Amino acid sequence: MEESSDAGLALVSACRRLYSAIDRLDQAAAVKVGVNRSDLRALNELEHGPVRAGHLAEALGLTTGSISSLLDRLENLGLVTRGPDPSDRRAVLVSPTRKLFSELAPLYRGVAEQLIELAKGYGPRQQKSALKTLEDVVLVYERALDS
Amino acid sequence: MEESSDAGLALVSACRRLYSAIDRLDQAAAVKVGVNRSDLRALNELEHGPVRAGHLAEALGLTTGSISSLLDRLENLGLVTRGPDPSDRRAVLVSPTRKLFSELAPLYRGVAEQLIELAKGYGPRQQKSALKTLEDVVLVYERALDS
DNA sequence: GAGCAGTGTCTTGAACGTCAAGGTTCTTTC
DNA sequence: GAAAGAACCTTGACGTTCAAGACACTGCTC
Repeated sequence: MEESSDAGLALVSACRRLYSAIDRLDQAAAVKVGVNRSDLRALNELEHGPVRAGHLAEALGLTTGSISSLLDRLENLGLVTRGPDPSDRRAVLVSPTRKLFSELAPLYRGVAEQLIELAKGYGPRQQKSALKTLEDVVLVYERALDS
Repeated sequence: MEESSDAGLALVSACRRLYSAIDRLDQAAAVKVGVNRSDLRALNELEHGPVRAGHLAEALGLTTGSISSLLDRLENLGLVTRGPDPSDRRAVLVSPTRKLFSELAPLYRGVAEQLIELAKGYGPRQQKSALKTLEDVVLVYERALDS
């Protein structure tokens, strides 16, 4: 029993370290492209393609007015573009630019490559188990948000 | 090889989710005690006991002047106390109060307990492997900061 | 005593967010 | 199919917050 408790606390500690490391990486990324952390969160939302301005407001927990000036900042930096949403002409579709990817990718690619290397070193069975571990942990944290 | 790459990317994704979940948890914690995220970072530095004001300035990347007003805010909320440092009478030692722990602990305790439960369900060998996985991942992220 | 390090106070400027008003566009209702 | 209402975004005024910078004070070290 004692060991389980220790292992659990070790998990907590490791998660915190991971959080801190990712946080510092994001901080470095924000400095690199010259934006604040809120803006970077918005940029992260664009990872998989265009998104509506309203969606950003909801995702970041800001008012639409805030998002407007946020988008002004990002657009001035050439990191995003605003365009019409074909499916709703009231809406604004925010798209990432090549510049965004070319500036941010190098910072994150290293990590991704190293994690792929890590996975390679694990072998099939351990890969599955490693992934399961992480997902279990994520679920614990996500469930904690509900209560 | 393809699987390794997929597994690696899955790791990236899981880490991001973990980061996001912890981030939201911290956000909830900050709201709960009525401080902003910078202040919460300072509070986290106090987790293991008293700390010098100068250390906070360094850890948070702020000037000592900024730390002064930050400490004013936290002291007014009753979350920290300022006291003399026995080993250096120039220095100010910042200590967490009981109120800090009593307000913050409930939010984080749930997660800790659940992770301990998770570890229990794993069994000794899998515990070790799970922990190793997390630490490997942490190392990847931490090393990415150097480059 | 001189120089240095740690901290606090005050001022200043800028950044960020909320709020309220207003212009378009979509949707619902009659 | 026209009008009312809702949804989406922008804009500008406003307030708050935050951190930098200059300066003063205290105590350490030599």
